[in-house]
Amino acid sequence: MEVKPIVKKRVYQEIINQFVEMLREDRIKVGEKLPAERALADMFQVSRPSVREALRVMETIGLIETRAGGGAFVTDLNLAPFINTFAPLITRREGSELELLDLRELLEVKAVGLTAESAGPEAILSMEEIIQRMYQAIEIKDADEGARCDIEFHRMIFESSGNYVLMQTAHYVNSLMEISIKGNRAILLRDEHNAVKLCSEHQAIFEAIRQKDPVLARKHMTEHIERVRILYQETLQ
Amino acid sequence: MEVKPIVKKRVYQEIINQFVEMLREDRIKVGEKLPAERALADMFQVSRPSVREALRVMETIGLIETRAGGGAFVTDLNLAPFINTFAPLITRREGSELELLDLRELLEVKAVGLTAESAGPEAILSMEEIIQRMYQAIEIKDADEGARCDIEFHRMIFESSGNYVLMQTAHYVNSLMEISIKGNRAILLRDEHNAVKLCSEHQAIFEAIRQKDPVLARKHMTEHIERVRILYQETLQ
DNA sequence: GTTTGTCAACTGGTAAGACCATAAACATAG
DNA sequence: CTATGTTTATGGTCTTACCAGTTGACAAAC
Repeated sequence: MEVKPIVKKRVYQEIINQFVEMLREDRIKVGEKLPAERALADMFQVSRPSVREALRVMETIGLIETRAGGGAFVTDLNLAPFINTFAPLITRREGSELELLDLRELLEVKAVGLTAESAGPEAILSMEEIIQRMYQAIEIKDADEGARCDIEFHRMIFESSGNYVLMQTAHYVNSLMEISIKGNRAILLRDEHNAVKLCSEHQAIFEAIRQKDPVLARKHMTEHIERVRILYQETLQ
Repeated sequence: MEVKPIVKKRVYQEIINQFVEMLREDRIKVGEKLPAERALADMFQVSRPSVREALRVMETIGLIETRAGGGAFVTDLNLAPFINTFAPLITRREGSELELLDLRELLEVKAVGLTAESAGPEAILSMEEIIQRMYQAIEIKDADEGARCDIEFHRMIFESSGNYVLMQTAHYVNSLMEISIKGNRAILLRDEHNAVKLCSEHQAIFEAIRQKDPVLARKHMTEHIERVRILYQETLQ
């Protein structure tokens, strides 16, 4: 006799599914305030704990933010809380920093090629501005601001790539790196020689993007990450 | 005045953090049974709902499995429940299937190179066996078994790559693809001509791995995925 | 009129207790 | 020994309750 096993869905899962469906269909939008937990419980005709289990999961994934006394708000998919929580499980293995860098190279080289092909004028303007800010940060020896510019520049590239899936994946990988090498980025930039060198490499990548030369952009990005790899290996020793 | 906002940690987050810490330090192992929810509440000296919120999050991430009346068991990090729940948010955009395929190409070409360099004899044996099974599946026209072998072969490659982060990421991307093209894989293999062709490409990739020729392996993988891309484009039309 | 302080209503955070369905271990009858 | 029924522990869910923080309105002080 061939029968299908009965799937018992949990209430909290059903609630999440409904929210995902609503998000998918843009029936609830980023920034919007969700009804109060008690109201949701009434609407779904379930208990408040079940609603809360669903909300806590969505909160951890980064779909919503909740403020005690305030309410729950829909956020743009933000992997930070998820990564902050579970990164230790992914980066615990020896050498995971270099594994991540391998992956980052793969993704960023791909992304920079796409960006060079398709970046719009406003994206190019933003990148130029970020590079300027980084030069200024180096002048006044503000390593933290330099690190921020560094991150922003790379983020601009994969956000301009036009490939949403690639962007999300790169975002995830870069966030993991940020955690696994916590603070090291600023350390690298504290050496002014390194900082200037990295910044000029950004500039070279940027020029290739502006000239819409994907091959050159990929080449510079590969070299850039190779340099970063060497710097990390020196630092990690 | 520069101050840091006060971070108020929630009980459920603290519980998750403790579990992550225990997993990280191998103080709890895969397969192990967690204490009952009521016992955990006593141990942490919190209420049962708080424990449950933490467990529901870990369940969604794929760290534990719970069976009603049975208990909660630690599982090997399994992204399936997470992906099944939230894939609609990632794959909702037009063209996400091809974006995913781009990403898959990137990851698999990288992985197959690493595997060709480092695959051990037992991994090579497994791959050979999988290819044999796929040939047999084609002979008896079992498209579902063929699809399983297809998936397994690719999984073997990135599991043999030796790069854990790459493996997890590829697993995640492939799972997303499985969902976004639900069932299409078997459809492709229902055409015997396609199936034989894909299988012979697997064989070519495998031979390159066995000969420890990463360049050739990457070349065959690139061609293989290019063919898959064309097949999908035909199917999606 | 503007600022400040107070208060009430609302909301999320947590706790405690109860009931049901299930699963697993146990006991019993054959 | 096997098959069946029973008990018990467990997760799933609900209800109620109280606390703590936010918010906004309103009153008081300047």
